[in-house]
Amino acid sequence: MHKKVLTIAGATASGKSALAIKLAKDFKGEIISGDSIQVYRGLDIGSGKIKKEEMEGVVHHLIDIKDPKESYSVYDFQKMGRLLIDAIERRGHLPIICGGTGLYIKALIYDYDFKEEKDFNNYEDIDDVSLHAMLKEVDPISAIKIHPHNRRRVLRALNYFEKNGSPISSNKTEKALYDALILALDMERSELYAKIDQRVDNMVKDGLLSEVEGLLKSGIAFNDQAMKGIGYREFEAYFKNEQSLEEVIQKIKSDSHNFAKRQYTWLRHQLPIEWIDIKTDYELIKERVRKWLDE
RNA sequence: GGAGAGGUAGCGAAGUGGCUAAACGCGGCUGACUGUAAAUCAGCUCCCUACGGGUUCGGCAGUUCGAAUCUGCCCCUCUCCA
Repeated sequence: MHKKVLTIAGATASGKSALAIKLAKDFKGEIISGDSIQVYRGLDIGSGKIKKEEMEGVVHHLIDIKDPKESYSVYDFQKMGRLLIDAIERRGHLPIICGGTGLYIKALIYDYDFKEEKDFNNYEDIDDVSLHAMLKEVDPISAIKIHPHNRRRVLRALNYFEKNGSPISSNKTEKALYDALILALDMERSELYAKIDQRVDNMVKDGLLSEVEGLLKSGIAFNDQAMKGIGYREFEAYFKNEQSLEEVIQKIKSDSHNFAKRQYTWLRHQLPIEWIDIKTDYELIKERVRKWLDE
């Protein structure tokens, strides 16, 4: 019998957090954040991190667990997430994953297999095309699937083969490890974009600029992983005097739009999602979850 | 009223006789996806009954085998001088 894991997905600013909290309160849940930026301490405003008082007493995991200088990846999320699911289960609570990072959610729920990673060869002096040709030699299937310009993926596949002696594709299965109900909030695109813009404006009002200044003052740099997040990285141009604050804000909005679009693409094609229109009455959602729990 | 500059696809902006349905950027859309995933990468974006057809570059009329590109007139915008 698989463990039940409720998942709330959806694009940025779609309202996942609020829904997750409501459900957590109604079903004795604990929330596991599936977010790659909110793990970092000090990145509060720009990451859209939920405030303590907004949690309404619901336990949140995997928020503020990393220093901005540290790295974080699916591997970490998957490992910790699985331990958390077990622990929450044991307490008799319902694990609720809440996040917009499709890969994280999928890697947690399905049997994605990651191994401890030591060294990684970047082949810095080899160009994209040659690198792709090298991959074609050892793993033709991946070579067909991965575009030569997508250096990051080519490197990954190449490194995988070198370490494991088998193509990365042979490692792929998609068995669900949990009994997961995956809900995702849906709304019209233009409405989402408007919400995003409004949220960005609010971030600025809440002091996003001084948050970034503070981070920089404390020694965090734009090339640290944490600062690669939307709402942070855009400020680099501002501090280099290349862009005005206005331009930076505009860029944050447009980066967020693009990001939201990519999230939709992922969720639509990679996960068995039950889409919930944003206007759906909460009681109906609650009923749906109850029915699933009773199954 | 006088002197200049200019009007190009949703926006910005190239193009100054054929190779142009028109570079490029933005915006919009679509897709790929097992370790930076808020990442990385690919495609589409005048219209259509779409391996072909139709209509474009302020308007109209010309020159030319052929025009966004040359000529004339007209309309509009901007800057400067009155």
